[in-house]
Amino acid sequence: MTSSVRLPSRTNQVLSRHGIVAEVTALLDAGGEEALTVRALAERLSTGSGAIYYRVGPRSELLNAATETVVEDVLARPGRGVSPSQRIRDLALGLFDAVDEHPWLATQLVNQLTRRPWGAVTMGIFETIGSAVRSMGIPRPRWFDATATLVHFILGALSQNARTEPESSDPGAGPDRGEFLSSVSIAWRALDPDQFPFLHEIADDAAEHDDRQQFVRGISTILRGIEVASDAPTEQEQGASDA
Amino acid sequence: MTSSVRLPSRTNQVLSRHGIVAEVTALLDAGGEEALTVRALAERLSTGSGAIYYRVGPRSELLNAATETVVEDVLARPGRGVSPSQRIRDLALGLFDAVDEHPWLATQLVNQLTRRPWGAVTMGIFETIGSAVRSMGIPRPRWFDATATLVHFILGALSQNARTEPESSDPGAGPDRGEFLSSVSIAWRALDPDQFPFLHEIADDAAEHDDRQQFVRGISTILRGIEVASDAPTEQEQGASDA
DNA sequence: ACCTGAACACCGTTCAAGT
DNA sequence: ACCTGAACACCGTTCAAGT
Repeated sequence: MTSSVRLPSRTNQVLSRHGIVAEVTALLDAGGEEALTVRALAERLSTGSGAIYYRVGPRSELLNAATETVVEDVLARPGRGVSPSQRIRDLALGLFDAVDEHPWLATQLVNQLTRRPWGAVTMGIFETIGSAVRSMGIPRPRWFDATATLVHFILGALSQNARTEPESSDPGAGPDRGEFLSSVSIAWRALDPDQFPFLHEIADDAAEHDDRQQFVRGISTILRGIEVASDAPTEQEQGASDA
Repeated sequence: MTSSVRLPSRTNQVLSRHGIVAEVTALLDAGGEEALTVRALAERLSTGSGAIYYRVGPRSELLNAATETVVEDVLARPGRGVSPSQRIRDLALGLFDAVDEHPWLATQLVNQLTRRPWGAVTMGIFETIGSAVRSMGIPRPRWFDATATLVHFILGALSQNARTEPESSDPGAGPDRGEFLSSVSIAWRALDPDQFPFLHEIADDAAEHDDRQQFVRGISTILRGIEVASDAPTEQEQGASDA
């Protein structure tokens, strides 16, 4: 009678966490962070807002989950056999391209790195870069600084290159990166050369430069600085003009 | 009779833009970005919300104005006579300390740098660092890259060091940076050494390091990388493993 | 000119109620 | 267990109305 065979138990579940997160990503990709509202998400999933809280959690958790999914995909890429500096470049470029595809990711990456040191994203990025730094033959007391420097640069560069649409104002600056840069270039060239000599002179470079290439060169510059430092030990590089 | 002497014109103005922005900063300092609501601001100024829109603009403009005020104060500091690299360090540290005092500033700085290239903040920072880079004797084609690398690093480091309170979870992590770092250290040390060898080994450094010193050393590392590159011209540092 | 504050169109989140 | 969706406590912004 009560032979309870543990039937598939007539599951009422019709919503999966995975499916929700996929929809979150779609919403973010289409309209940026502001487009992610619990209501919009619920509607696209043909459900009530409560179901989302039940399956995933509050809005912040939706963002975390989407971020983790994207970043873990980047972190999972092989990277075996390549040199330490190449491994760093590969991860950095992987993240760069991920932000290119998902502009909302830059801000979320910063959030995770600063507020969730226990999270898979923070730990994965630090571990990958850190272990590569260690393999570079740098003296151990410098490992942490070198890793932090690389992570900070990557974070800043991703933030700046994330193609968030600029504040609508001035000339019709579309969400197109090329147009954007060329309008910046024009604005800078028009500056008073006495007040902004550098920007005025560099205006052309802003229009013509390639973000991705500049990013790679930045990584190279930092790696060079790290390697060179291994030879010249403790020079006096204290706290600048501290007053 | 109608000798209209242009009296002080019985001004009804009781609210100044300056006073509003000062109150915005106070609100942000006390409770972070989420504490800045138009309603809270209006109440502290004993006025209606409409008055704020009349004097300054929408909420985003309140944030911009507060950011500009703080950053322009940092940019205005002398910097005459000091060496180019010292000028860069001074500005970077000035921004670092400003973020320390105003944690909300980090995010706003990123916003301005990425979305308001015409703004005083973006232009001031790029001009100051760029002209210092130019004075360092670097070949002209490298000016833009070098400047961008420095700005990106500064941006990333400020973001990461901004003492935003972490997501409340896990051990009682207060808004105190020291406690925060030491709890991170404990968590990292507890990690499986097989899965996270680097983090496990570096755990102590995380607890003991000084953010500000690490920041300065990061700047030095990058400056070194930039200077060294001037000797070794166009090596092949293209696009990593582009597939 | 300058300010008021109610009204509008949204939010995220909760939770009794249903199945 | 899983989901619904009304209700609650907020938002930013606008704008007729006042002085």
